[in-house]
Amino acid sequence: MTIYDIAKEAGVSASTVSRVINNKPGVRKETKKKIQQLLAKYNYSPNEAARGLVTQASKIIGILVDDIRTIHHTDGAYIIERELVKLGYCCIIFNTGTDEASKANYINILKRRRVEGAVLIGSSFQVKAVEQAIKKYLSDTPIVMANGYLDLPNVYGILADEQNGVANCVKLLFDKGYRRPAFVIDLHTPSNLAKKAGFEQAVQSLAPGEEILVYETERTLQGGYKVTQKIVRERPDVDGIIYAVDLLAAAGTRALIDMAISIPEQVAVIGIDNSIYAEICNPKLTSLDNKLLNLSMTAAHNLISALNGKQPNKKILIFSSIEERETT
Amino acid sequence: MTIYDIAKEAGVSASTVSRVINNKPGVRKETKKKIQQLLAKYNYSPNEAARGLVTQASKIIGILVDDIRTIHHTDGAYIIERELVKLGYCCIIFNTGTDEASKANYINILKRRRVEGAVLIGSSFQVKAVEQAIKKYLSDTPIVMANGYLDLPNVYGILADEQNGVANCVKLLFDKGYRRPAFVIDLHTPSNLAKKAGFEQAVQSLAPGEEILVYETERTLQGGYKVTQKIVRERPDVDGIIYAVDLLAAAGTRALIDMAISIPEQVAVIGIDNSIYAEICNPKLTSLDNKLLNLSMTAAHNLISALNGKQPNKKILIFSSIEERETT
DNA sequence: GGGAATTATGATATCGATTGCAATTCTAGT
DNA sequence: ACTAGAATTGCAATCGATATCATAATTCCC
Repeated sequence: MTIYDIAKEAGVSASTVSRVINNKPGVRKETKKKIQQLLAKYNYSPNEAARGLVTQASKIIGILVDDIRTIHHTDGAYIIERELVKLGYCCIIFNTGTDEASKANYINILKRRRVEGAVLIGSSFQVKAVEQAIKKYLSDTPIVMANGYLDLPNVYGILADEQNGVANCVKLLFDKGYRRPAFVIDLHTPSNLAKKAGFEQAVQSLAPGEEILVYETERTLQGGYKVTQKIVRERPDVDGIIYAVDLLAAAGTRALIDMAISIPEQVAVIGIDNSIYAEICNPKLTSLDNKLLNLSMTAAHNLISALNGKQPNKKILIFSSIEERETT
Repeated sequence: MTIYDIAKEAGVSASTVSRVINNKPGVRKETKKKIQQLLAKYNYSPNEAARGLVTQASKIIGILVDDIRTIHHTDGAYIIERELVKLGYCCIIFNTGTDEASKANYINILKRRRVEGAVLIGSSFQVKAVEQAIKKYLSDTPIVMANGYLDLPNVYGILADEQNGVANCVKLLFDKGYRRPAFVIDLHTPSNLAKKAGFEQAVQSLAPGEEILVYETERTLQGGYKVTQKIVRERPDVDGIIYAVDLLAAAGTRALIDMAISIPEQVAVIGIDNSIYAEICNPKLTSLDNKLLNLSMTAAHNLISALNGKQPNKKILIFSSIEERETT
């Protein structure tokens, strides 16, 4: 059922039907009524692709996430979708994986769909390959990065200040009398590297000359469990462990309990993200709240501003706080 | 940069450029090479909307979720997106909320975008308003429901057999010597009502004449915590609690611990979904594994079959199993 | 070398909308 | 009743691709 079919049955031209659909003035009341009845009768729905072609507006926003399952990213996608739908946009969403080349490929897909804006969620987009792809394909589409930044004219970044956040975690440990902290990292994303840098910086300033203990593992419960066992085995003097994400901290907590190590008396645990995992965990995790929700909200609103022709801040830093619970 | 711009600069017609883009035969090698160079030079990307208009194929799949944040739904969306992108589709995703009328509205949006298929994730879509909207707008688009079913010719349902699943949970409790089970429900979705029915049926058959204890709460940690306190207060004889979702069970576990009730000696706890929450929780939750991942995979594959013109099973039942951990 | 068969290319219609401008109808004022 | 001006309505171009069919250019074979 197209606009022409409706027009023919109503005995008018397509232009008139179009005017009715879009609520434009200049249609006689009776004509309008008759057309509206036909539209309802046939459940007419305009073809947005055809409409977009002539109006040069796809009304599509692209969302790229490296993995939609990771819990805090989901919150971001939720908020962004909710805000944009209100304005008549629809969101196409892609899981890009962590591979740089495939991320670039998804940028191209966004171009083919002629998105009017894009949101890249996660620090892993803060890489050369993505920068080049944006320059190549999406150089005049507003792009908001949630927890990332690239120095391009059409990119607006919102960043969690994770380096200082983690440094503050170390400070908290020292304030409470802990003396030998370790840090567990999983992926080498820009975000995680910033956390690591914060850890190193804080240890150097609070315990100059002290060895900096950084351990690596994969982002799974098994990974968190095993690396914790390893830390205890290799360095029994460690009395505080900071994990790059809550998931790992939750697994680490369990490992410590299974080794009959008391938390927080013998070893303190701090997670990052202040996600629901931190609250489900028993004991409840102390966690660095990097305000990811706030970050997503800001991303959504910045994109909306940009879509309305305003110029949002190029780069916003969002400060974190520590939510102390039962593991420190 | 359109196909005409490329054609003009190459000194050929748009048809020829189109042939090159789509790798169709009938273009001389040198011509092809020259055009490809120009395409690369100008980073040409075809306009998918224009292409879709003439080919009558949007290459868009619609995904409707009531709330993308709920963890197992995210897994479903992840798998479906990943499988469909491989085939050149892109997914538009909407959080519909729980309201029936707005769900119907989203069905209309899918029609406007001329989706070639749709996936409805969550049992809350199994309602009259959605059925009518599908009949009205999407009656010849294949629709797959993940954990739901509607009796329409173009709808393919995959359902978790939650009723029997929960009944088996009750049986497990009785087998282990527990005698007074309670059930905690949050939303009144078709899925939850099936769980409740399974609970009632099992209690009636295993302990005829016994009172059936069903408690309601909201789907939050606070909700799970408070309702558990209430159960213990009102019915200290309850020795096993089944929660409609793991999240509530995790909160309930903590409530029991805080009341110095030992798990599983005094009270057993069973969650549903066998999600990561069950493993993070300490003690680790025994949980009904309703194979949501399997369900999502099946949904994705059924949709792909339907897109390829095959006729998938109209209604598939997926059986559950119980993952026993530390709370029974 | 000439005509048939084959290959390469282009002209044009089409998909389903919107939109500027022209044409028609209506209303009102004298 | 006649005409200016306003209100309706329609024509035709356009958006950026694809696809059919006709035509032009090659190749092949005897």
